[in-house]
Amino acid sequence: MMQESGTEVANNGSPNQNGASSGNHYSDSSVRDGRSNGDISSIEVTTADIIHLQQQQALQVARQLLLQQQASGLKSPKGNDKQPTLQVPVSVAMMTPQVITPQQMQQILQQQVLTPQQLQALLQQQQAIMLQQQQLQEFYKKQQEQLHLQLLQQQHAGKPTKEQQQPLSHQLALQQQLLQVQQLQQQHIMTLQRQGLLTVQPGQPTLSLQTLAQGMTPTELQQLWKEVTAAHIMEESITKNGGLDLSTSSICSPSTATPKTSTPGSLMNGQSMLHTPKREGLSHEEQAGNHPLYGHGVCKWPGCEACCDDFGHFLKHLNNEHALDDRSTAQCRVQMQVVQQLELQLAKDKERLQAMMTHLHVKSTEPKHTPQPMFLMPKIKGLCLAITKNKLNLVSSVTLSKTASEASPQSLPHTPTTPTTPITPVTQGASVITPTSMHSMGPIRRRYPDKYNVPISSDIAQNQEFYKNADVRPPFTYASLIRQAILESPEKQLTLNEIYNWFTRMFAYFRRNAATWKNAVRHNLSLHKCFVRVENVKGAVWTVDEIEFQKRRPQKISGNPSIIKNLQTSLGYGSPLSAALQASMAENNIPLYTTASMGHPTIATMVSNIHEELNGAVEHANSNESDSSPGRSPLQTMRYGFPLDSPASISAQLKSGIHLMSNPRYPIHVKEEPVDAEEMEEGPLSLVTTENHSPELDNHKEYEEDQGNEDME
DNA sequence: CCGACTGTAAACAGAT
DNA sequence: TATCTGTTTACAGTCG
Repeated sequence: MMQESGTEVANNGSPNQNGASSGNHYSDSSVRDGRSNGDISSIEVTTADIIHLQQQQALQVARQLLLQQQASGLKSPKGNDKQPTLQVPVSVAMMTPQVITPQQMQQILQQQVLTPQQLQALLQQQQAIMLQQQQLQEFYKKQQEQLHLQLLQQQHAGKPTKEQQQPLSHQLALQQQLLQVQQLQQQHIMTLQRQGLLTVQPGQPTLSLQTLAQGMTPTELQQLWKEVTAAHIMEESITKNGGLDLSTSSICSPSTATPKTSTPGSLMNGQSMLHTPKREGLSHEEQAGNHPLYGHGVCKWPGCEACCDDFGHFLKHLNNEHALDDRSTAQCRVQMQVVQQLELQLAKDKERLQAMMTHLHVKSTEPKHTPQPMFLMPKIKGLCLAITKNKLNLVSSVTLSKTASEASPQSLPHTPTTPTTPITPVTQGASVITPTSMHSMGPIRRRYPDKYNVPISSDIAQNQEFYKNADVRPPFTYASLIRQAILESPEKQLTLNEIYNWFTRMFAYFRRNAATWKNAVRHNLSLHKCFVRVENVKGAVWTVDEIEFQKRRPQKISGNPSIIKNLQTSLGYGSPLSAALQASMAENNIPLYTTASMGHPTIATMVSNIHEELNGAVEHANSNESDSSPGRSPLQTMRYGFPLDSPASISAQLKSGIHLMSNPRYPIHVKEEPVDAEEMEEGPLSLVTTENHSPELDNHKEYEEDQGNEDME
């Protein structure tokens, strides 16, 4: 993080972190000609100095503690004292220069022997200086702003020579002001040096205010100040032992670690104000608005939220309540961790996005006239499938994940890293292959056999946009789709027309050849006894008999080790997987339910569906033929009767304890609203006729850690 | 090769 | 009468 911002700072032309060479970046600018680099750096010396004083405040406490320890017989071994600062991890030092280790603290204590009284005196002195400095700085800024405006006018007028006198007088006034500041600062530095608190770094140029204001815009000056300060603070904290810089306790990152005496509208996250000259001369309110730790009259220090009437009050509060102490340090560390985590997450998500973009881009450029696939496996689907499987793999053993990938390798085209890989499995049945035209339903097609059991709701949810817009046949059977449609409905029941609507709404593919697929839908509804027609006053609705639905699948769930492979491929039907699945889902809890909570049929639905599916299978395992739906002939029952003898299933059911779909034998529900059949018919339909689907939410596709993707290759 | 499953087509009947 | 809904049959293909 800090490395990034540091880089940015460098890119923005800020001095590099070797103080000696700072300012060289500007030598090419005619505007900045003649400006001495040393000016800024020397000002910075005082800034760092101020910070040093704040260190002392904490050091005083630490030292007292140390003395107490020693007095009580707890000797501090020399070896510990000599622990070099180099042991501080660079990353930590880079990111939070204010965070010091106890060893560093001890070292500082050893190097700088001062009595608490001395320190207190110094501190008071320093605070007075700070106040003065702050006031002068503000004044300076205003002056510089005027100067800058005048300079701009000159430049625009193209006659810089004549009117330079006035700006120069302003500059002189400014120099006087700055001289005062400088004197105070130098005085303070001398005091510090006398007392051994500060060692002026040899590389630092001395003050030369004469050239300070020449040709510099105030914004540039201020920015340089901040950048140099920030950079130097970092530098100090890393390179200098004795001068270990603790920075201000109130600010977490070097980018914001500019002293309070400088404008708080400082470079944030490495932003350079060189490019935003309009932000110069910030008022107090603006400063408050720009301070990352202050907003809405509240201190935004993590866990603080103290009310501060104004910015000054806030600054006071910051100094008092969030001084450098263990607590602040710890909080800073926590914040660091938070930021790190967020950045990690961001990086991962970016990577994913990139992979997805690459993926989709490749797909869009693929030749459309491939001889085979109608049920073109959407690339994104492949990606999602891989990830879906990985979700399980994450909580499964490596062996399992391996078997999973072996079980259906073609169904998991792992393309992000190999964008040219054909996405459509050429062989084996995981994907669906049909003749060229997507529009024609050729005789040869492949669906995901239910045994693959890529959770349909998951797939649909994750690829909703894809299916909605791409003329791609979903690789699921009509029965699965119908079931999904019904289960997604709030009442778990749909009229035929509503099922039609769901098909057309969810899949672009089903916006054509309506006669064909509608016939198929009707055929399936009638054919499969898992679909139960329930009559009511207004007509009839279709529901799903989960038990029957599960019966269609001759899944043998048993303790047989060979089942493991089967389970892996079936993903969600093996009860032994349920634990893993639930764990995986738990892992995805937040994102999943975030999406799901917005009325979007998502993995949350999938979870529920899978649970239902699990229970369906389990219940079947528990039941026997007598369990079949009433109203069905024994013949029909026999037709789908598959033995399911799975003790594991039973336990899974007991464990999950999830209710089956209202199986009280399908109470007749009077449909509350008329069928919205009219909106749908052949031809292009509006994609956004969803009551409970919001397309914009589809971007919230959630993926689990895709670390296991290598297994898919 | 067989059987289960699936998709497609079509005939048919009843309801609207 | 036309259309919708629902049932049933037939057939072909896939897959284990």
